[in-house]
Amino acid sequence: MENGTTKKKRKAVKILQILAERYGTTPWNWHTRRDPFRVLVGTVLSHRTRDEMTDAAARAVLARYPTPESLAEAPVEILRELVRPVNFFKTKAGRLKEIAQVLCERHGGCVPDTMEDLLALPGVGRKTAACVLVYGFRIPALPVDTHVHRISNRLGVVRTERGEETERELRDLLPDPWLLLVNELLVKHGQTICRPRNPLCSQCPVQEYCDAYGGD
DNA sequence: AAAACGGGGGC
DNA sequence: GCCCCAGTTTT
Repeated sequence: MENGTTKKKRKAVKILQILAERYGTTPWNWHTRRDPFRVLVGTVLSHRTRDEMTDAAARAVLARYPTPESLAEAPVEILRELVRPVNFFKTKAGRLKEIAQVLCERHGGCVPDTMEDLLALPGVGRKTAACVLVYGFRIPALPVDTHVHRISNRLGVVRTERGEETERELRDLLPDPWLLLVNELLVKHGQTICRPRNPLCSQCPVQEYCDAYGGD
C-alpha cells in the first residue's frame, strides 16, 4: 500500500532524476570544488549575487590568499578591491578576513566539518554551512536558497513559507544520495528555466509534475 | 516578521 | 532609471 508520503517521495526523486539528466550533474563533477576552504570563500561571496560575478571574485581572492593563514593576514582594503564585483562587497571583505582568523584561532587553520562549528563562523548561516558540508566534504546536508525554496513549492513537493521549513520537509522526502544533488540541480534549473519571473515552462522537462504549470 | 546591508547588470 | 538577485544579521 502506498500512502501520500511515499507518493511524494517517488515524485521528488523522479523529478530529480529528470533534472539530473537534463543538466548533466554527476557526483564526480564536484571534483573541482572539493576543497572546503574554496567552497567556503566562494559561497560567502555568492550571497545575493549572480554566479558570473561571484566566480571572478572568488578566484581573485583564492589566487592571492589560498589558505586561511594568508587570508587572515590580508589587508582589508586589498580584499575589498578583489571582491568589488560582488554584492555587499565591503561587508563580505571584512567577513572573509574574520572567518579566516577564526579558522586559524579555533580550528587549526582548517574548515570545520560540522553544522554547529560552521554556523559559529561570522556571516555563515544554514545555507552556507550546508554548502560547505555538501560541496566541500560530501556530507549529506541540504542548502536551501531562494531557488530551492521557490521551485520546491512550485512543483508541489512541499508547501512552505520559509526556507527552514523547506529544509525540514525536503530532508524527510529525499534519500541521502539525492540530498547531495538537489541544491546544484535546482539552482541550475532556477537560473535557466524555472526563473523567479517569467519562467520558461514550455522548455521545462518536469512540467507534467508541476503544480504551477499553466500551459505557457 | 521586517529592515538593513548595498551594487552591478538586465530590461 | 527601475528592479531584481546562490543570505545573514540585527532590530
